[in-house]
Amino acid sequence: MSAVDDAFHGLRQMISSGRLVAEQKFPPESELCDELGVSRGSLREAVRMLSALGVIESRHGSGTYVSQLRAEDIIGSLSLTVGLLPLSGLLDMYELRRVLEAHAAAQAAARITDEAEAEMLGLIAQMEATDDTDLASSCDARFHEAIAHAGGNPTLMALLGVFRSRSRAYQVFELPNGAELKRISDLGHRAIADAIVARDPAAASAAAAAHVAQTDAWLRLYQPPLSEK
Amino acid sequence: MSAVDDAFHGLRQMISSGRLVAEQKFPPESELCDELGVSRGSLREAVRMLSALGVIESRHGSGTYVSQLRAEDIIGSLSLTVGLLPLSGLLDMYELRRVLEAHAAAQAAARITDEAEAEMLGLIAQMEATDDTDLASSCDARFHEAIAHAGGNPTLMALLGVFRSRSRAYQVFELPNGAELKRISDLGHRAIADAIVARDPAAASAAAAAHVAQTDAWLRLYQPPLSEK
DNA sequence: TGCCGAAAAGTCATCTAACAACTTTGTTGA
DNA sequence: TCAACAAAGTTGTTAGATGACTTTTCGGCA
Repeated sequence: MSAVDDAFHGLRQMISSGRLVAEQKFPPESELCDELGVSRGSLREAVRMLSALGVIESRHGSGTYVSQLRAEDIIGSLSLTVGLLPLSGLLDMYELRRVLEAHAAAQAAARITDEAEAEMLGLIAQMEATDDTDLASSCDARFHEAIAHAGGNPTLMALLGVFRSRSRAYQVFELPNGAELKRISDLGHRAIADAIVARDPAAASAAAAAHVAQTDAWLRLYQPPLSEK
Repeated sequence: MSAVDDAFHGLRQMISSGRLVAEQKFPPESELCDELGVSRGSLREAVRMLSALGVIESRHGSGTYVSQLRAEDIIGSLSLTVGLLPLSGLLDMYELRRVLEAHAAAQAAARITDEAEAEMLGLIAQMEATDDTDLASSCDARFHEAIAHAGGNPTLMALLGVFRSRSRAYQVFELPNGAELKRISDLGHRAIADAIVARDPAAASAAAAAHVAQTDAWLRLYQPPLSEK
């Protein structure tokens, strides 16, 4: 086994064995090097790997710590990379997004609070009123986030955030017929919101699935330009 | 911005900009250091991060390459870390697993081939016949894998694999009443298989959801021991 | 000519040593 | 008691040298 792998598994085991729990501080690098039998360079490479995966966290001048170990943080680490997937491999993800958005919408319909509902309605009103594509995109994202949040499952919310971060890069509304598409999209949003307001999970689920399927179809059909961001 | 971050974003951008595509080789480390303006140590830390995330791949003596950039590989990188999540943060994941297994089972019922069906039935027969908990666990995993595979969405299959890798660490069948639990579990599997054989997506979906919910309930109730693996 | 093996070049892997940058702790002095 | 400063501790970065593995090149031989 290579030195970096040794260090990686050693660090990982310190957490899985329960020797270190969430938020706790690792020994300094020099001690870890002795214990794991690798040089500082190799150890640091292993630390970076776990840090990229959202498991640990280095603070300059202070130390290296176990993260909070929340599922949503670990899933969120995917957002660093989903943007690199080619469009071809993306359609499977849309199938997942459709299923998960439908579930989140259904849960939201069952659980949403009055304040969250008011926020959601405010976003959708703003979205319908504007012609600015940037503002519309932003409201779109926040609208879906609000629903996922109301669903009450942070892990699901993180996963949907990852999928959406990829979809958002495709600027459907910038297409020649973008205004027409936005109008249809607004109708889809409104159907979801109405179902949630009516506290009807089945209707919310169906509306959300239809909305995602629609976006998916546009993506396949027009293959819109990628945003620079 | 720190040196490692510079290198990380530089490498990432080489891919997102299209300068390098899947399977293509990066320039040697020395050139990358010059171009990105960082030392070799920092560059290597950035490379390790992207490699942990499944985006690039270093081959000793040969070079550093962009990965195949398949969604399933990038999602699969989570399996390195989900095992570290505390049990408390795991129940949200079971909700997701329930939804996704249900979808996969429905898709399998709609799409499965005769050969895949035969394999699935072989696994379930073997599982029902044995008392060996290790063999049963292995068949259990492969049974669910076969269904996910038959569902035809590699991304979904990878995601379910991640969730299952975590569940499998809990050895429900090792509990005092493990034999009883296994019998119930076998019935759940049989219900899923029957629905798939009958090409009935709705029934398959319901059976799969029920099965996952059952496992979830056992986990909450008994909090079984973690495997050492 | 064609092929095989050895040598050479190219590349990543690892280690050591040193210094820089930042944070935390301890101490001093008013 | 508190503020400012000093010291110690820790991670961040760089440089150079050596090892290990892969690929290419080239010479020898049938």
